[in-house]
Amino acid sequence: MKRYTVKQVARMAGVSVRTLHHYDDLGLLKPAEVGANGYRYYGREELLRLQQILLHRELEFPLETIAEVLNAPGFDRVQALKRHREVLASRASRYRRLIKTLDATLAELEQETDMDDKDLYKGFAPEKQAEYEAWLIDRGGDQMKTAIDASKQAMKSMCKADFQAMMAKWEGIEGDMAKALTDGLPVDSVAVQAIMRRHHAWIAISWGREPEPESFAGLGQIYLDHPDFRAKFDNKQAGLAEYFALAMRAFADAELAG
Amino acid sequence: MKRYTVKQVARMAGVSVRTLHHYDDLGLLKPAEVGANGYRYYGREELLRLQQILLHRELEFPLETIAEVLNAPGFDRVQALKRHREVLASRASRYRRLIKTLDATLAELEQETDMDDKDLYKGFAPEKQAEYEAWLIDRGGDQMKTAIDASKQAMKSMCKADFQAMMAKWEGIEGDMAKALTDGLPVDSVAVQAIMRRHHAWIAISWGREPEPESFAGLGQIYLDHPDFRAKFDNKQAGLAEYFALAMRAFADAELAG
DNA sequence: ATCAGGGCTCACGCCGCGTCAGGGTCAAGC
DNA sequence: GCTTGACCCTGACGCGGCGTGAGCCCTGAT
Repeated sequence: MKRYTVKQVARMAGVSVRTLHHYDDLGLLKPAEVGANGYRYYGREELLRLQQILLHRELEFPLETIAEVLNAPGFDRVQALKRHREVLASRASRYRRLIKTLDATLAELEQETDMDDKDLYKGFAPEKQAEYEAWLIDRGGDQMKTAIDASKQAMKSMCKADFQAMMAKWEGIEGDMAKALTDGLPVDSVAVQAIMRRHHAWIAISWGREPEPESFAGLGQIYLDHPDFRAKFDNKQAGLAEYFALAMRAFADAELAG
Repeated sequence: MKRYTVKQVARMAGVSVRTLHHYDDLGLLKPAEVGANGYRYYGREELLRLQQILLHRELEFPLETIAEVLNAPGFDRVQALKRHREVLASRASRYRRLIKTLDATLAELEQETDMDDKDLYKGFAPEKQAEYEAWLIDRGGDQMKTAIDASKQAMKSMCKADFQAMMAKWEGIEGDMAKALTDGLPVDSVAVQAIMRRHHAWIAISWGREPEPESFAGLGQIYLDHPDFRAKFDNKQAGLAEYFALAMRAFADAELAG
C-alpha cells in the first residue's frame, strides 16, 4: 500500500503543506495513518478525496459544506454537483459582464487620453480575444473553440503591417456591403454573395483556416448579438449588422447545398 | 450643498453603515465634513467616489488597490484596469473549463444513479406550475417557452433545502422593495437598482440562465398582469406590483443601454 | 557524527467587513 | 421640558482559509 508524506501530497495536488494540516484539523481530510512520531501518511484514497475537495473549493464553497457533500451518499452528491454547476455558470457570466463593464470604462478612458483611430478597431484588438472566445464557446461549442485557438495563433504571427493590411481589406468589404444595403440588393444576390466570398476569404486568413459553413453563419450571428460588433456596424450604417448576418447565412446555406 | 448621513448614503448605495465606517477608517472614502458631534456627512462628490469604489469592488480589487487606482491619474488607471481585465478573463475561462469537467462528471454519475423526478417537485403546486407556464408562453412567445423549460430543468436539480433558501432570498428582495417603495425611492435610484441586481441574479438561478433584458422586463409585466402575482404583491403592499414592474423595466433599459 | 531537509505543534496575521456592547444625539410628540 | 425611538459614534471581537513564522524533533545520506 503506497503511502505519501505531507510534502509529497502537497506537491502532487498543488496545495501547501499548511493546507493539509488545516484540513486535518478540520477533519476534512484525515491521513490514512499517523506514525508514532506524529507524521501524517496519506494513501491513494485520500488523494482522490483531496481532488474532490479541491474541485469543490474551486467553486468557492465553504470547507464545511464541502465536508458535508463529500460525506453524503451518491445521490446527494449529484444534486450538489448540479447546484455547483449553476453557481459556476452564473459566476462565469458575471465575469463576462464585468469584463464588458471594464471594456466600456477602458474605452471611455482611452477616448479621454487619446482619440486615436485605433479605437475604431478595438473590436479586433488582442485584449478582446478572450471575450470573443468566451462568447463563441458559449454558443458555438467545441468546434468554435478550436477556431478561436487557430485565430489567436494566426493573429500572433501577423506583424503590424499585416494587421493594417487586413483592416484595409476589411474596410473594403464593409464599405461594399454598406453600399449594397443602401442599394437594396437582396442578400442572396450575386453581387452580395461575391462580397461574401471575399469576406469568407478574409476570415480564412484571420482564422488561419477555412471556416466551416456553420461557423461562418455563426459568426454572422455574433455580429448581431455581440455589442461590440453591433456598435461597430450600427455606427457605420443602420441595419448593417442584420444585413451581414443574413448574407453570411445565405452564403453558408449555399455552400452546404452546393 | 446637500449633505447625507451615513444611513442615507448606505441605503442609496446599497452598502452597510459599517462599510462606510470601514472605508473612512481606511481613508478610502472620507466624509465631506464631520460635525462637532462626530457625525459623518457626505456630499455629492463622495457619492460619486463611492460608486467608483463599488464598481471596482465588484471586480474584486483589494480595497487598497482601489484607493490607489482612484487616486492615480488617468494613465495608471488604464494600466491597472487592463491588468485586471486579464485576470478576469483568465478566471472566466477557468470557470468554463470547470463547467465542462463538471458536466462530464455529471454525465457519468447520472447513468449510475437513476433518480426519482417526482420527488423533487414536492413543495411545489404542480397545477400552478402548469398554469404559469401556459400564461408565460401565451404572452412571451417562444423565448419564454425556452426560459420555462430551462427553469424546470434548474428546479429539478434543486432539493428542498435549496427551494427554501431561494424563497428566503426572495422574501429579502420583496421586503427591501417594499421598504424602498415606502421610502419613496425612485425606481431608477441606485438603491432600487441594487435590489434589482439581486432580483436579476435570483431569476438567473431559478431560470438556470441569465435572463435577457427584455425577458426580465417582460417578467415585470407579468407581475402586473397575472392575477396570482398581483394578489401576492398587493397582499404585501399596495402598488408593489407596479413598483416592481417599473424597476425591472428600468434595470432592463440600463442593461440595454450599457 | 553531522547536517540538510524534512516533519510536528502552537499561535499570530490578513481582509472585508458583520456583529455586538456601551454610550451620545436628534426630532417629534406629549 | 421630558420621554421615546431612531439614529449616530467608537471600540473590539469574530470568521474563513489559510500564510508565515518560531521553536523543536526525526530521518537518511554522507
